[in-house]
Amino acid sequence: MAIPEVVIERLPEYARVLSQFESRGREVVSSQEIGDALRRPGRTSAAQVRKDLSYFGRFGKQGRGYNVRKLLEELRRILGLNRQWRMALVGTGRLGMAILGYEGFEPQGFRIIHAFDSDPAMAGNDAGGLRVHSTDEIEEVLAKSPVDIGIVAVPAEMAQGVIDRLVQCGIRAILNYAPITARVPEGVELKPIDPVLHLQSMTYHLKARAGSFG
Amino acid sequence: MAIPEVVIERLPEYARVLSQFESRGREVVSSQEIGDALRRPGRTSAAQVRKDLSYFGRFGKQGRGYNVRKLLEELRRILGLNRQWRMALVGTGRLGMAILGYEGFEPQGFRIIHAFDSDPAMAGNDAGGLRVHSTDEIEEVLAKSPVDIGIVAVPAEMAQGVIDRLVQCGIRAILNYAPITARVPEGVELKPIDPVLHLQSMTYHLKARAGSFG
DNA sequence: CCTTGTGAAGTTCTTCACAGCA
DNA sequence: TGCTGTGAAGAACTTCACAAGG
Repeated sequence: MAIPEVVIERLPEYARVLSQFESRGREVVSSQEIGDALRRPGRTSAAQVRKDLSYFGRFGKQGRGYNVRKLLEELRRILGLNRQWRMALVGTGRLGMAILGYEGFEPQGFRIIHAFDSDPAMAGNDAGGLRVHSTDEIEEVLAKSPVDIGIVAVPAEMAQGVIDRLVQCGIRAILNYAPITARVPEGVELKPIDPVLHLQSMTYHLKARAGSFG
Repeated sequence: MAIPEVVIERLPEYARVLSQFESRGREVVSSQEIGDALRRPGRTSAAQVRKDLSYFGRFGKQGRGYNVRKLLEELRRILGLNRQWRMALVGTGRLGMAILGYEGFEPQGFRIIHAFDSDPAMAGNDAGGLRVHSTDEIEEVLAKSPVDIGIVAVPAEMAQGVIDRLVQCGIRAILNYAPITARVPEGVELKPIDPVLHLQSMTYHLKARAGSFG
């Protein structure tokens, strides 16, 4: 039974709302409550939560619901979140430095352990506690000290080349902040982060709406 | 005929690859070429490009393909990209400052014209050329000088409250960088930007794969 | 000959609805 | 009674495949 990718992508959201329930002291929740926390209440989604979870096992108790702590633990196990993941950042310009400084990664177990930049003036500098390596050294550094995930924050023109090299180094998961539609071989995960694409699809709806400012 | 949201979300990607074709001097492209630029070549997608475009009109010439310049112009018109869009940023911490400094918005017609922060020590400061207002002043400032889009970069605990207030001010599109699943009323667009969720779904695949580092 | 535009077919994803169990 | 787990039904999306037109 192949598990749809959309299901995988919802699991971290379930985990996040379960953390919230946990921190509010809830011990048991129903699929309905999880669904309501994620979507506009009223829209179904409770069935979706149950079906999604059913791909991986039977975690609930009929008549009661799900034990928050236990389900959260299961999700973390399924997603592989019970360990540290090592990441390498390529590109230490404005965007790259912001990524280095982002406090949201570490608490979730994601740590940037290498930083690279193609600008020779950058190399050797200290970037948020990391020494910046030249991009030329990617292969060498990653061979000595491998990482699980690559983060690409270089200009558009260089992004595909950098991605190809990371893949060549054995990296199987890449977070791409460059505004290009990148390509990776079968078996490599690539997730684009591009706020502009989101803005550009929102404007479609704004434009259509009467009374928009303008 | 209702146009599926997935289709809307692909249009900006089409526009982006068309820009690339244009800057390389291409005058005409086929749906096949557009598709190949977006997906792993071989996988169909050419039919998808044609069908997506067909929701909005007939832009191609049989036997030839699409005129790059003309199709790009049409897409920009459809998406409402032929104008400036004004945005307000709430939250000028590390993340907010990085967003203010991001060079990718302006060239695409998106300009941040207001910045807000709840920290009184921040208020009045200069943030990338903008005076930082107190969060208390959101209503007042937006009434005098409205924006089309809100960007939320406040801590998780405050995010839903800020979003509610922006909606109250008449904002109909919000880019949310806070790590929560926020809720907005019907008719308001909300796009989450959360790299951690993407990392957490990628680890699912990494974990499953043999020979992962760790 | 080449490529669009599009009904129809096929596939994937979501929701329903209910048996089964606490 | 209340809620899960899940086949079956339904909706949404994608791909096929071909008529039509340059």
